[in-house]
Amino acid sequence: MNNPTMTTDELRVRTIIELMTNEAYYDSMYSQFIGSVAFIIKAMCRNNTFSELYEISALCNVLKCNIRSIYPKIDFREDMTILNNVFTPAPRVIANCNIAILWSHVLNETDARAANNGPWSSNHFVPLLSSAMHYTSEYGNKSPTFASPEKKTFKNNTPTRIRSPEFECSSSSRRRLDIMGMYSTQSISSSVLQQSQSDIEEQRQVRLDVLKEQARSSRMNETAEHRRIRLENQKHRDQSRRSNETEEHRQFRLEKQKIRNQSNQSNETAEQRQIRLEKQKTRNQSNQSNGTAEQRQIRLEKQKTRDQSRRSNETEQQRQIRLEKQRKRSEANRAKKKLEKTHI
DNA sequence: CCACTGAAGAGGGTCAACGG
DNA sequence: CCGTTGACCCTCTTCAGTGG
Repeated sequence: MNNPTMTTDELRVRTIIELMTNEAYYDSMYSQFIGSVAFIIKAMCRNNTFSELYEISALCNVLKCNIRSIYPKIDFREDMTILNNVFTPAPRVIANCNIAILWSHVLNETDARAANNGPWSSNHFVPLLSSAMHYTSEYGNKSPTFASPEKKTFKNNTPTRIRSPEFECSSSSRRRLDIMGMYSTQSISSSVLQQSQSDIEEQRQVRLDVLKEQARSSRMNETAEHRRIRLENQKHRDQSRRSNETEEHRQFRLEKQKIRNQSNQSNETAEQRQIRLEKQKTRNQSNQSNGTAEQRQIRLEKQKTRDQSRRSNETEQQRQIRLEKQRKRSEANRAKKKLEKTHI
């Protein structure tokens, strides 16, 4: 632990090795909260990932210390209990020091709530230092005195990379992720601003991958009742969003959907296309044959109205084209019938 | 965010009826 | 007999809803 030459990169590599070495142990500890450790390990190998339960727990072993995690009881949910916890090294390792971290936010509570559409949630953690503790300043060997516990977000002049807790049942998880993305590029660290655009994009992708895996894992473990509630909530959110969207947004959404459909269809093989159309045909036929006589009547009525409207709205040119086609078809039909008659 | 599904509409084709 | 009309069928596209 007391090794000032250890860089953040080295810590990260050691943590990854620790997670890989004792994968089964960490999986059994936290997979029910945030998904499989295997996925987290892969994500950690990429630059700019954030720390969370697995990383903090593994860090205990790497540093041989206890990490006391404190999560403020603001908008506290039951699933956050795990974050108000003392993480200890795996049984075979004896801790020789203690670290305390506080989950926090870079903005004051009012602004954080405003940015998060109401609920408060942390977007990073900071180490807590005792007021009695003497340490070596980064700027010299003086021992400053503090009147109260201090927080320290930067170590060795580099930002401490962390991942905010994200749980599937959080109604605002997506929003929080977006907010985090914003701070990654705006407030948390000025050094992030200096990173290339591709680094930021990669970081965003890592977060999305982690979130996806967590959501997948959480879905696999949820009860039927949880599933029902989740889908119900999502349905309401979607309906509300659509009913509130502007016409411009609606058009944009539909355009995107159309492009996606067209792209999917242009990429499908002849066989896939055949299967898709066959399915659609079956659905149509099934709908029509399963309907009651009344439903059929309504359907035909609607169709009739559409046809009438179509004809009454067509231009003279369109009408002439239609009649010309019809004439040719009639001729062909009659010729065919004549031929059949002579054969009989 | 994306893929998939069901429902409805658009538009081309078929067929029977009708009138010149 | 031929052209036209209207009802209906069939296929494909579009859109809203749903689930992963």
